[in-house]
Amino acid sequence: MVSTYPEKIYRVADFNLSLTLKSGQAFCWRQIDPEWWQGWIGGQPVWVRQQDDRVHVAGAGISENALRHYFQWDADLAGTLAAFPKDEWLRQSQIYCAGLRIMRQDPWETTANFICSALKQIVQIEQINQNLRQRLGIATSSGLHAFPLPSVVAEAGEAELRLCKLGFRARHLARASKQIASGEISLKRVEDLPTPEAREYLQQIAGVGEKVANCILLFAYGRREAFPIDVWVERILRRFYFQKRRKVTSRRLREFAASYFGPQAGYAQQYLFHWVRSNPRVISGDRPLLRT
DNA sequence: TGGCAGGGGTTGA
DNA sequence: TCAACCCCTGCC
Repeated sequence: MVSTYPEKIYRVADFNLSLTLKSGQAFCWRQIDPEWWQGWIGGQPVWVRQQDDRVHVAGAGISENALRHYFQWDADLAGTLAAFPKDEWLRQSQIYCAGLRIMRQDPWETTANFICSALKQIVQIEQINQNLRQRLGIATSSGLHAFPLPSVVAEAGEAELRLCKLGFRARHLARASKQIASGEISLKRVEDLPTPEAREYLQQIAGVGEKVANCILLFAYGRREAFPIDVWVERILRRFYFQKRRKVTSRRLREFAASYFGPQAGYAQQYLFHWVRSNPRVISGDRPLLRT
């Protein structure tokens, strides 16, 4: 269904909508036809499409400020990319990912999504997000269901979450939602903590380890220094920066990433990740495949 | 049509 | 350090 709401048009430089939405940072967006995407911002359904530098947005009660904040249109993307280390891999990833922005998503939904992401592929995480909305979310006037609040997920319990296809992750999300609904964990408090403390604090949530904590910090709190290392990023680091040396420990990889990629490490991670996932051949060969 | 491998981690021992 | 945890998808 394409929205019947009137469209507003925004001119945005350095922004690629579909690349941003397909890069594995958000799981509530669906491409509903060749042009339009339907997703959620601030608990409201939104329809978005892009033509050149014009972004068309339809939806009820979506303020320009909310859009700018969510898509981070005002962030200095060129400045961010200029701060990347100068190497061939980041150069190529920047060409492929031109206009990809790291969004600012809702902390609770981001936390829930990434708890559900363990051993799951993007399509499956999107399905789980949809299942949670359908079974537990409140219907909006458009007929689409908003993401359920922590209290609703906590009330639903593990058995209901298993019906949403969470599998063993149901136990984690059930416990996590209770921790947050009860106030034992405050996602608001994370905003005021320095990143290392925030990371430790988030890891007190059931189902949140170091990788998921870094995803939450990067995609919900705008902590650009957070560097999530999943199996793809680990492959990338080993292949590109350690030439497949066998004895490199995961700890060494973390230390390298923290020192090499600098304050914009999260962006570098996202660009390398999306470029390689979209072009897996670049790390499958025995030799570097340099495009010149 | 069915069997099988493997996938964007965390937990707990 | 490592098994256990669920189940969907892609492939043969």
